[in-house]
Amino acid sequence: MQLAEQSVRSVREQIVDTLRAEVLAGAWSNHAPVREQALAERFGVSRGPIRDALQELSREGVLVYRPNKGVRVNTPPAEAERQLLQAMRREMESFCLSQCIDQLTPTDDEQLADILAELTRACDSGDLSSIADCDLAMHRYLVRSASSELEAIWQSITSRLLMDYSRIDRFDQIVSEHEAIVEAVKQRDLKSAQQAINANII
Amino acid sequence: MQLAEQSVRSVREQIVDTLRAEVLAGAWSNHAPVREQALAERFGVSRGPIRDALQELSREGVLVYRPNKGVRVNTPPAEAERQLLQAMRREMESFCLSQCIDQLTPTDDEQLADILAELTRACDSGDLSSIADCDLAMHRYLVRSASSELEAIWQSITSRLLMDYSRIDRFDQIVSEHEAIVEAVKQRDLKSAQQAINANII
DNA sequence: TAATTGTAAATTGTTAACAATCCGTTTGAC
DNA sequence: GTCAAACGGATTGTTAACAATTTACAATTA
Repeated sequence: MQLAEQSVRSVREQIVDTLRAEVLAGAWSNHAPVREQALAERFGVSRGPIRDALQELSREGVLVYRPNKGVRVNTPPAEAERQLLQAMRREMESFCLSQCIDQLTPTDDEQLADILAELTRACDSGDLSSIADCDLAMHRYLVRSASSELEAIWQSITSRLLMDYSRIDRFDQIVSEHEAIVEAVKQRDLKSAQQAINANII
Repeated sequence: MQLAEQSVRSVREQIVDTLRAEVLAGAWSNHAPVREQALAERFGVSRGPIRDALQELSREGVLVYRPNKGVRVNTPPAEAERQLLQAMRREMESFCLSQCIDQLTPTDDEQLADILAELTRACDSGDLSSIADCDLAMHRYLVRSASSELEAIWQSITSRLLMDYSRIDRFDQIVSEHEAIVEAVKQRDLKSAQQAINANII
């Protein structure tokens, strides 16, 4: 377990993370085109890094790129596609759990507890954007602990899946589901943890 | 079925396809770093489009990017990871087949037959690069027929999987396996086609 | 000699200007 | 009045120069 290998996130990565969070929180319309110049001014950089970020988000499935026409927000997948994507996400997270659970340290437990605390706070205040962030952060943490290689694929699946994150009703359920995950992981109980994960990925 | 939606592949996409084919055919060492300037001169463009292409291949898993140090060829996945990736690829292609098989047209059958013919030729001449191309082209065709959305994920999985494409011994087996796929698809026999696909994805 | 610091070349990261393309509007012919 | 071609602004695509960083190698010191 040697995460935080380099907290030196490049400019591009920071922009990518910011924009992805906004799009997944439903803050952007998928009709209005995204303008490079406007984003460049907002982030205080030139169009180069912005283009890089938009390209990466396109490859990831958050945005859609059309030559000479820029990018727009992607549309949610059809129902059949959505079910496949979720099946793949479940299989993947179960596998990652089996790979990493016996190598996790108390430090990892603390990190997960921190994310859970943050998630609880976000649910109390009803901050959708933050809820999405924390939910994904916990799953991503476990995937990355198993394999940074698989993280990119996981992100690609998840981004395409979560287009409609903005409608949640049962905040308390989200919290309890994640509590179950953190507790099972802390006990190093693989079976329970996998069940908790599967229950959480609706 | 409305493929070939736009044969206007951008400069970047052409470069990406060329470089990916070369790396997957084992033409590049994974020790020597990749230099942007050299590639720019080779393709007769500036470093901009080259950087775009390298970034895309990094996200896809063919290359690995490190800030301020450029990119290098990725290393093959560990055995456990490899098995998960293959399971995901199988599940994905089976699903795509079930989605598209009843909507395929005789034109599609011809396209697949063309790819098969090309593959046969490549196997006869033992051209590894071309064999890899054709093999992937057929699978990609079926995935894309079901969903261009899933194609990117499929590519990402496949790229990470095929790092050791350069050691093949049974050329005739490859051909016969793909003949079985094309034939089953032509008969619109989903079960047989899925079996043939699963048998092909070792 | 081995380790460390300093320096220069090579390489990547960023920027701003220029070229190519798209899109809405106007103009003109029928 | 309708349609199509042409114009012009806005936007994306590409380039070359410049800045920041890394790397290799020489010089210095213990």
